[in-house]
Amino acid sequence: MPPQSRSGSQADTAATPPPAEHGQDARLLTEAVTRLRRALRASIRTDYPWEQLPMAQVELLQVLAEHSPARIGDLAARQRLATSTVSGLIGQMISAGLVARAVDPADRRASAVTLTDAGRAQLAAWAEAHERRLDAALGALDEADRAIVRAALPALFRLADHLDT
Amino acid sequence: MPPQSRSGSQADTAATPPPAEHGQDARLLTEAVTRLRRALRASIRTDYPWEQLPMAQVELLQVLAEHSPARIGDLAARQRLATSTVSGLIGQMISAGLVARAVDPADRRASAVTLTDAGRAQLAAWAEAHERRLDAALGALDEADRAIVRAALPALFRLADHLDT
DNA sequence: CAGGTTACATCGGCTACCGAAATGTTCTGC
DNA sequence: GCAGAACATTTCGGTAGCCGATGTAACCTG
Repeated sequence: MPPQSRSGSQADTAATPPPAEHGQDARLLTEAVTRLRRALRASIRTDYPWEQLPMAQVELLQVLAEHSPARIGDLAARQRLATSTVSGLIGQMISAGLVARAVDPADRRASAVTLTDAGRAQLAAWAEAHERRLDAALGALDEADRAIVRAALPALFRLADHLDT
Repeated sequence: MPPQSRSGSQADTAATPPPAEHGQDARLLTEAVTRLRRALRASIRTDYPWEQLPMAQVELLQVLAEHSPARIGDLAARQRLATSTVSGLIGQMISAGLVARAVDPADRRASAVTLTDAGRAQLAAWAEAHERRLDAALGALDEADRAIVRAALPALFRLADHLDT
């Protein structure tokens, strides 16, 4: 059993659109997501080893880069995570100096999380390495594949929305 | 900050194809994969709660359903996992009675892993629930989205291949 | 048959999550 | 104006998902 990729030949992209066994889609989609997640994590580990930043933290930094200050609950809702999860992540990020937590003066139960300069810098460095890596992989695809991946992104988001409805 | 989905309106599917900031693709793709993984895991937890089967184990069962007996190393190569990871998973699966391990007579260092009847049954039940769930989500998409997701799968596999090259 | 190379198993360690319970705040209705 | 419901968050304990290093047979090769 070779570690063959299930990507098949290039011709697959256009092949077998009418028959399309329905049940297979579920399997293939799940497999694709799993493979991509693993590949992304692995390539990040090797490409950006000098300052390991867990992906979950990166994603929070990205949100914070655009909406700051933010409350724990808002971050959790946006990322579809439990608030306890986000709370823990933010705790680590504070220890790492990436973000700061202040009390929301309007509601003292809530916290206002903001990026620190270090956080912004780390995020920028990470994003740079990550984009470089992903762009290389995307560039290795042919134009048709690249186009279809790009075009599928909004649909994939909508699919995720339906899944956690 | 509402927990808005980044999927946007339906019109987004066709919108902004020419400008397409290149760097954004990396970010969006990563985000989509993360969201889908979380959504898939969560929906499995809620849809198939009566007999929790970790996804990593399911994937091994699926491979074994098609190539059996298999050696640990082959399974690992195929799934792009470390052999120690697969070894551990198989250990759990043996405890759960899903697979059996025998010594490969041709090479006594190697093991020959096979599905048990229980394993086959569990896999079938799982696949059924999972397909039902995913098909429902896919069915909630409009025809164009569904088509593009399906069409993008081979390209996504190829992208994963390039990533772990 | 000595030494190097496999094929695994085991260990320790980290990320990534979740749910339940505890704590302090705010908001209601009376 | 105050008891109690509703909230925002934290803490805790637990599971899943991975990897690398190390140890141990079993193989292979000169």
